[in-house]
Amino acid sequence: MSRVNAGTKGVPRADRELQILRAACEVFGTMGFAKASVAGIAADAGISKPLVYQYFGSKEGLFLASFNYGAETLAAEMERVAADDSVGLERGLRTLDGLFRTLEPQPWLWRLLFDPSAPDDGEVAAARAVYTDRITRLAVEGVGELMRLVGDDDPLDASALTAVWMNAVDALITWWLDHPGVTPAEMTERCHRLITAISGAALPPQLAAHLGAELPVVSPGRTQ
Amino acid sequence: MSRVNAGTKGVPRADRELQILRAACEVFGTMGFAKASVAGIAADAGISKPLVYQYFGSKEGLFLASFNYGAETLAAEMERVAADDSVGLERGLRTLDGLFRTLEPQPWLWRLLFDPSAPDDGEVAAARAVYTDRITRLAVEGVGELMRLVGDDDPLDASALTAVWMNAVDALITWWLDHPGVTPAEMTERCHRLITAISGAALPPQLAAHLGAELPVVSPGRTQ
DNA sequence: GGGATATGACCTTTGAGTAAGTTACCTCAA
DNA sequence: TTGAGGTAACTTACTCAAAGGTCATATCCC
Repeated sequence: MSRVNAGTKGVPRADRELQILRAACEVFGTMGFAKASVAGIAADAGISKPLVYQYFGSKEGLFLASFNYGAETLAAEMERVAADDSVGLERGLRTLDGLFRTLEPQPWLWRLLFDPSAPDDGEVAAARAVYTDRITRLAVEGVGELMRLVGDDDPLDASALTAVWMNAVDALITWWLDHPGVTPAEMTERCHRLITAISGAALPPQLAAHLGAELPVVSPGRTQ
Repeated sequence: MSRVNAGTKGVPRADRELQILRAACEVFGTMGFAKASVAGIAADAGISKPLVYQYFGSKEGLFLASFNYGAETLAAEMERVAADDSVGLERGLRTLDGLFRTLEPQPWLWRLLFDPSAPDDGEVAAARAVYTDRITRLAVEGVGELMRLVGDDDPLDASALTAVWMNAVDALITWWLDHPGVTPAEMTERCHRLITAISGAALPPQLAAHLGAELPVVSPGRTQ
């Protein structure tokens, strides 16, 4: 007579998995792997802990699924932008714009990508390596163009600048997440102004050409 | 007759506290608060866990002492640089240089400052707020000058750029920590080259004057 | 009735924190 | 000089709570 709530509720596995995955992404992305509890995620998803284990095997398995979903979503968006014909700082700006738009409905995906409390071995580490490679490759491309443009061919300089660029993206997205109510479009404009400011207000002709050409930003009438 | 190893070894409290603090800084700074274990730190310091509790009260108390030590060391260095007469990007460069030199003997202090697994309430949060304020104030000053220089007076732009600058510093230090063997001086030169590159190779005259004046960097002959 | 969906109750590990006792040093009276 | 007592330094062996993970069982659909 106990265990009264047991028994199937007629929800197919695929549906439940998606439901659990969604809850897991939000919790892992918000609190990080270490502080998240499987029981908590199960509660958020409206089911019990053993079902999570039945479907995902372990906390790590659940994280892996969440990570793969989030990383694929973001990496795909960045690659989509990279496939465009934009170069240099304009490409950077378009990447940021794409990220803001992609993250708007599920901002926690960003933190999921860089969770420092995630396990650093096993399948999770492998998956992280794959996506880090995919994303870093794009950043390296962009930074490489810029370095060529200014005549610095030191590979370590390029490596360091890539790190700076990726952290700058992180900073901008984090800042945005801390300022709810700012739309992706506004944020993209802000990034454009900041790039201009950093470039010393007087961009060299090549870059100015790239920047001014295709993006309808900054000018008096703002999009939003 | 059991508990054979008990009993004082004649080491005064102040000495032991320092010894424990040193071990704690390294462990907390390397693995982060969450993954660090008090027993492990005690072992590293060559004493037993209860002694740590007798001297520091709790894991959080031990972390607080470590954090205060590290944060004070770094904040003091940044303020020392800020008290100089340098401005704008040169000041940024000097700040980086000071950090590289300060961190050389105890690099783990950096991660201690930004440990995301540290408790986010209680005394630790308060201490973090204090030091975050002190450090952010310096960054805001520097960024403010730059924004004035380029004519952007949007406070949110300044806020976002401050975040970008601080993350860029973090990126450079992290990159440096990942490349052992690079000296602080070499790293400072690299930062100079990167700032030049980002500025589009053609700095506006005001900045170029500042940069070129006092720092003997960038020129053809590289240290490494 | 068989298999998929589902759960309450349990086991187990890990690490923070504590109780209680042990040893050594220091001081001071005789 | 000595030795008795007080105190600071120090440890072993424990408690306790949280969270990952499992087991046995229950319900429902085909």
